Amino acid sequence: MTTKWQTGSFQLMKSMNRSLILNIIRQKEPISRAEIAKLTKLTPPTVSNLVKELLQTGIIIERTLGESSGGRKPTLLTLNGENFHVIGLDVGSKDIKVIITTLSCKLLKKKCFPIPESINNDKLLELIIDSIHSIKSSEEIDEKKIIGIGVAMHGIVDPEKGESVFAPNLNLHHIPIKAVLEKEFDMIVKVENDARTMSLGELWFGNGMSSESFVCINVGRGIGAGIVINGKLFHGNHSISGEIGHMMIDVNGPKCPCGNYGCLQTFSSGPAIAEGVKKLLRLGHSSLIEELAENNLDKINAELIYDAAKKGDQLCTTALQQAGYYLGIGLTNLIHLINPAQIIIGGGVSNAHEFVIEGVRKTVSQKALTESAKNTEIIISKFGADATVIGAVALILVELFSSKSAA
Amino acid sequence: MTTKWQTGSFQLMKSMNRSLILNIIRQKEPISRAEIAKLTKLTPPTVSNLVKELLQTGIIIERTLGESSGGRKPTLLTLNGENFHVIGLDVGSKDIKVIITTLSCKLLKKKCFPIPESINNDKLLELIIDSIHSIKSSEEIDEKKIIGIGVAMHGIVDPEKGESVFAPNLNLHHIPIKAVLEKEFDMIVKVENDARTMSLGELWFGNGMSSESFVCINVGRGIGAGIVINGKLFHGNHSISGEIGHMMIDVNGPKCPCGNYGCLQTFSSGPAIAEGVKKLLRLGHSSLIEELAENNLDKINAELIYDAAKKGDQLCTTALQQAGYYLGIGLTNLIHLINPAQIIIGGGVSNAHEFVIEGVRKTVSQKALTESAKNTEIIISKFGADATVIGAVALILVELFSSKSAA
DNA sequence: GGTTTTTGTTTATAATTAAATTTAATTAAG
DNA sequence: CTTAATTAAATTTAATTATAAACAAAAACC
Repeated sequence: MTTKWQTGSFQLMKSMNRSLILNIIRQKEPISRAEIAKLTKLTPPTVSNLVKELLQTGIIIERTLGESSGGRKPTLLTLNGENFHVIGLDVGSKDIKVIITTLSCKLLKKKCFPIPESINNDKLLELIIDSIHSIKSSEEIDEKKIIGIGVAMHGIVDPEKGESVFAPNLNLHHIPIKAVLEKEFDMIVKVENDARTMSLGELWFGNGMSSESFVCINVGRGIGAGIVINGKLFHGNHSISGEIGHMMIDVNGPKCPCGNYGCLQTFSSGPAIAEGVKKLLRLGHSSLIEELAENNLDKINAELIYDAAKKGDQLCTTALQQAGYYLGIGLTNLIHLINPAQIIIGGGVSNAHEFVIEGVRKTVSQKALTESAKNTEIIISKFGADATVIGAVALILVELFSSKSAA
Repeated sequence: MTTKWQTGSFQLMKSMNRSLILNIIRQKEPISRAEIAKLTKLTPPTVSNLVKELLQTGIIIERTLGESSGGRKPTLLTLNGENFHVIGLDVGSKDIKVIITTLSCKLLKKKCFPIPESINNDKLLELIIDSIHSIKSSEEIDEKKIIGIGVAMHGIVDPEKGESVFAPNLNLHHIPIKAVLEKEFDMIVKVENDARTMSLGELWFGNGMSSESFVCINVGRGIGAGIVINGKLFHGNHSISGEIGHMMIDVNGPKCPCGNYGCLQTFSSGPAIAEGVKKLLRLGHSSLIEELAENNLDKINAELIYDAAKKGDQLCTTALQQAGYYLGIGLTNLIHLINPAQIIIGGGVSNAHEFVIEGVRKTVSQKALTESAKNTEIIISKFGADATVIGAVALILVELFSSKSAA
């Protein structure tokens, strides 16, 4: 145990209480000092002192008086969210999504920039910088209010260095995002894997608020997992945790681009579903999708399959259900290993959730070993395709609201 | 986040520092106050005050003076381990192992009691009680010094209730171990799953001391995992984490007693290895093991296979290597999910590690996706078959040395 | 209008850590 | 052999912070 031991100190004590109060305000705003004291079990003076400091930093403000229930009217406190803005990016395989929000994640502006076919590290970094400049200088935005930039990136990310180690869908290696952005914009920059930002977004603004141990599954071109344990994002030793897409569930199964056999990704990812449908069509099966794709197999992708399924096509419905079945196998393995209270499914597939999720739930309840495992709550992210970029914003909020930060 | 928020308070501060000092003494004994202050970055008076309290409780004592390096000789402090004893039990499928040790896990006495073929909850509890009485009243033992009983149990355990929920190898359900033992012996009783106690033992006394995020794999009749994250045992939401034995790695593979197909356990557990060998023999393959088993297939078990392999038998060697291969698949999946710094393999199979572990390592380095994953350290527990029962002792030490406890 | 309730502040106190000082013991240098 | 320097431990004093209790102000209720 070569731990960096945490010693009990005055600073720690104060910093714990400050972040405690700040987080209570964030979650329960508007709220009075007295209410905070009651909820946190801190004494009123302690709350008053720390609130005074927080007011000075400007991160919270006093609002109008609230309604009394038989006594002095409470002075309500809220985050001064409007005065602090955060930029979030989602660097996907086809485009870069940029948003700017308040501290409460109220969307102020959203833009999208396509990534050209042929790209290299420098061009991508340039594109990222341009996209940030573009949203920063929008008319409605006061640039001085921006406090940080969070970046979500698919593939393997080293969040400490702030580097994209490998982005398979762009086929790029070692992109020093954090270093470059910090130099360009001179503010906090955080970089994280997309599945992990997704779960952070859920933790701060989504379904995760009711639970503190859950897993987010990001199903799209790949399949990634973001693991939250005790209200904290779990990274693992070298930040490669959550690579559920390459969980081998059929060692004698089909070959995966990664070189192994029977990876979950070869069954349940968007491209895998499309490939399966194409194969059936080539074998002579017929489906509504042929019409939708104008009889061009190359035009078939997961979205089109979803459209066809929605229109009642049996072949496509079955394909999606089967993807759900295999995803359920993978999730059962995950449940048996880390036993989360909740699993939240998001990413591209969440559009087609009505067809997929039943298969997932059914498989888990069939294959899991114990009652509690069978009953693991499996839900769909309510943020849909934006889950990742919202998580990117949350990356910065963690910095701001966490214990160490002095606001 | 419905967390029980921890407020910063004087008690917390002091309790953190006390446990910090206690743990430093445990790990570095003998050690002087000045040295503690240097290591912990606490100030000398803080250390002196807390050491005074700890001396009063009797848990530590002042030893002879140490060597000076040019100044006043330091007063060395050590745990008063000899004055506090802990009982550890390992309730396996065939027998109950009981040990009694000092706080430093120095073995004082060890006993073993066979579990009869037909058993029920009451009989098992009686047997457990008798075994504890037996070791308690040994001549060498001063009963007054015993402070707690730790119990390791295979299968699904609810550590909060202190109950064995399901013990597959004994086919027993809902055994209220903690309640019964606390009533009988009136001291701290902790009950935990065997793989998890194993990893706790490694954390406190074994290989885990150099790392704070690792996984212990207990391979025997079943396969279980104990996960340690940031120096803490990980339980998951309903304490069923670590059920790696039923990770499905071949969905179209052989049926497992659990009802699913292709569980890791059907490839790499002791019984599975034996079954595989028997099958080959029935098909007419020949092996040295026929001689060792006196041509009685029923006598073939994992241990005998290991003996044969050690004598150079090819069939048995291959069988063990193949078990290692599949275990490697399971561990690769685990590495991709939770990315531990280290994997420690123990349990029955650790006897045959020379044949198994190479297969495991080779598979992981072939199948893992990144360099760091490939290089995950995979080692054998140095405690061998005793790893579990040592962990049972550690269960009590956690209580004693953890932050909340006032010793 | 008086009483009660609620909110928030002030004042004083207690529990700690933090810093500076003192005492003691030992070694090394002169 | 003496003295200075060094290290260890204990003690004193100061600073920091939470806590407790008292208090003031405002509103609601009777």
